[in-house]
Amino acid sequence: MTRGTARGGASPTPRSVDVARLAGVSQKTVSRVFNDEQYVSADVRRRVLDAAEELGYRRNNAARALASGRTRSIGVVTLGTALYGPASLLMGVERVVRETGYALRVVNTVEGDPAGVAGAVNSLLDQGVDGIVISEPIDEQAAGDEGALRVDVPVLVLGAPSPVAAPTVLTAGHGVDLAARAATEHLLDLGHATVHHLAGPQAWYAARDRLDGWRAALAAHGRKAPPVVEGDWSAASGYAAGRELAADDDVTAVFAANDDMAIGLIRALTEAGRRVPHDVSVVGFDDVPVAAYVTPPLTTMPQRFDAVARAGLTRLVHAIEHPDAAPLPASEPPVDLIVRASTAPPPSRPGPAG
Amino acid sequence: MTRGTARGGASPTPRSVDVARLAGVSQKTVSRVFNDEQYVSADVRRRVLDAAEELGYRRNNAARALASGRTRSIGVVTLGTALYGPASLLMGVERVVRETGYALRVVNTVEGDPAGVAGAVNSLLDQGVDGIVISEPIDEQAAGDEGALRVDVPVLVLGAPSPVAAPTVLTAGHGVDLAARAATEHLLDLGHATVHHLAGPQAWYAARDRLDGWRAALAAHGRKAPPVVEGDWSAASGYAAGRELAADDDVTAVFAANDDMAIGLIRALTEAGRRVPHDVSVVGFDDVPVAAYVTPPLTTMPQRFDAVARAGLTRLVHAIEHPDAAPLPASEPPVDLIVRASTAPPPSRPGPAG
DNA sequence: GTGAAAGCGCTAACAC
DNA sequence: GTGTTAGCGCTTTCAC
Repeated sequence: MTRGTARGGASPTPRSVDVARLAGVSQKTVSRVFNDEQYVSADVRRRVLDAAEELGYRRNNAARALASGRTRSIGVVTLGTALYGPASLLMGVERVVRETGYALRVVNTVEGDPAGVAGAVNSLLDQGVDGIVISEPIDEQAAGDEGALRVDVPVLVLGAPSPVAAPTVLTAGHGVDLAARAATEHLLDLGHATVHHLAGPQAWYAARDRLDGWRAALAAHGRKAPPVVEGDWSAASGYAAGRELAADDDVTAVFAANDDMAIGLIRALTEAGRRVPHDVSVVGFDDVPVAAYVTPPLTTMPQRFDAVARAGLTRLVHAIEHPDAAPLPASEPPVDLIVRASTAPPPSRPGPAG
Repeated sequence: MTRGTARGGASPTPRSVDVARLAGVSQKTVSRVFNDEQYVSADVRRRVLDAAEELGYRRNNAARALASGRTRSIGVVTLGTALYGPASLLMGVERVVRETGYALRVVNTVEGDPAGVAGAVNSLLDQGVDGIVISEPIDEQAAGDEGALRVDVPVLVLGAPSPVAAPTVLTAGHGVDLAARAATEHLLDLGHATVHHLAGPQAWYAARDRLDGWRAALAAHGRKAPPVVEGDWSAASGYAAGRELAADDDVTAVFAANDDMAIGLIRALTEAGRRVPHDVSVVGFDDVPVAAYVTPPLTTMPQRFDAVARAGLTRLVHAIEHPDAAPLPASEPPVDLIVRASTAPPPSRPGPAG
């Protein structure tokens, strides 16, 4: 009935008892050594480590999780897209999670699934995680009462308010409207009478945040907000929007909610004979790697994905490990526009260089 | 001493025994129902499900893993970059892993860590996984003997030969040189005397594969391969390469190993007064979302990330679940160039349209 | 400083 | 169809 234990032939994967036997100590001592507990003499520690090395011992994580009640892993709910923003954020999350000694489990929300985020969180809870990161959730039709999730681990929501109820809910990267505001103000400062906005899909909080920031900037300068054009983050949608905006001579400056749309927009403008930035200025958002190399090089607002991930996860891990302590304070990284060649003063009002 | 069991006050997380008690059956029956085993009457199944629902029961995954010896999760080793290719592949892997009922664990290789892939695989093995996917590994200095990993689960390597030894090693997406070959041939067919290559970093197998495909196409047409320029996948490196190539009048066609570099390349060419595609034709690789919207719209070779992930994982899961059966045969998706506006016949030799 | 005993919550074999 | 009995390999008391 013994399963996995040596039985004559080939060597099976070793257990901590095997290490203990070889080192001439108790199994508990092996456990002590591997958990870096105190009260183990240097000599014993050495012997245990040597024995483990010799046997090729590896702790069984399932057994640890079962006995301790902690899985030492964090789950992240993502959108399943290779879009620059979400993908960068995920990579940032992975790095920080690994650095803090946790393992990372990933689940994408299923496109078109009404359960959406709730379903993904549920699956993470099934798998067993000590904490959950929800990255850039988008709106879903509210799941019915049956969808009312009992999340009993701390949750960190990146770039949006929380879609779930949990004992501890933290948020980070949710003040981007400052960035959108700064982007819009850059255009206003250049002398443009107003700034049009090519928005992202409004189901995304990130898109709504940017819309709000744009509106705020306009309001602060006493300008009226022109009608919003909405895209879906893709260059294709930016292109479509560009054909529309190109027809309107009042358009001299556009703030696009991401770089891909800005690139599509510029292409449509150019094709329609409206030169960028001579006739129309365009500001993007994200600073994708190609932004500096498209024609014209794009003025854009970079995002600090790593900083956001780090700030958020530091607080999540704190909440996991000190459930009763007060949560750590939030901190948002500063914003800084990168000015390249897609923005200039409006045509009717000659710029400094002629 | 009982931990987690009800003790008067608040309701703790319920166990399968609790469900069994409430449903009036044995604990084993609860297990049967949740594992969809046969030989449970519809009536009993209903009662168990109701009881579980009422209690908010959720199977403990650690206990399942410990008792069964299977973790029901697959680990993936990635590069930690938001580059379009690797990120798309990761998303494809996530989708397929989820569809097959496994959970996904993600570990990035640490930049600059000599242990590299081995370290990442090791960490996955510590966490406990039933199979491992290594996505687009790059060359590392060979880890010493101490790095000789004993991997005892099936491994799938995407886009490269395997860097580790394991009982079952599968590969997929490793025949891309056909795609590179087709891209080069498109240029040759247009009438270009030869085709220059802007290669990716040669530590990447993907980059070497494309280089090989390019060489093969040239050889098949009896052309000599001009010197290779190497970039690092970024638009910035493409730009640098472009300044170099622009100076050489013999350059009339360039095959870039990815779209980002192609975009940077085109920018440098344009700035140097060499029009694309009139003077120089450029073909990219990947078909990034903005490819159709840059100036000029890019002719490029799309990659079938989802298809590669699906084909590979189907075989990995098969190997996990039928360790003794013969591995499933590999199948590579077909390649199809997308011709847009960055390629044309060479200037010296007028094209069909004049 | 170290060890013995008792589970953690489930699945695996086997009986009935 | 259903229940009984043993563990899975650790961590956690609590002794010594």
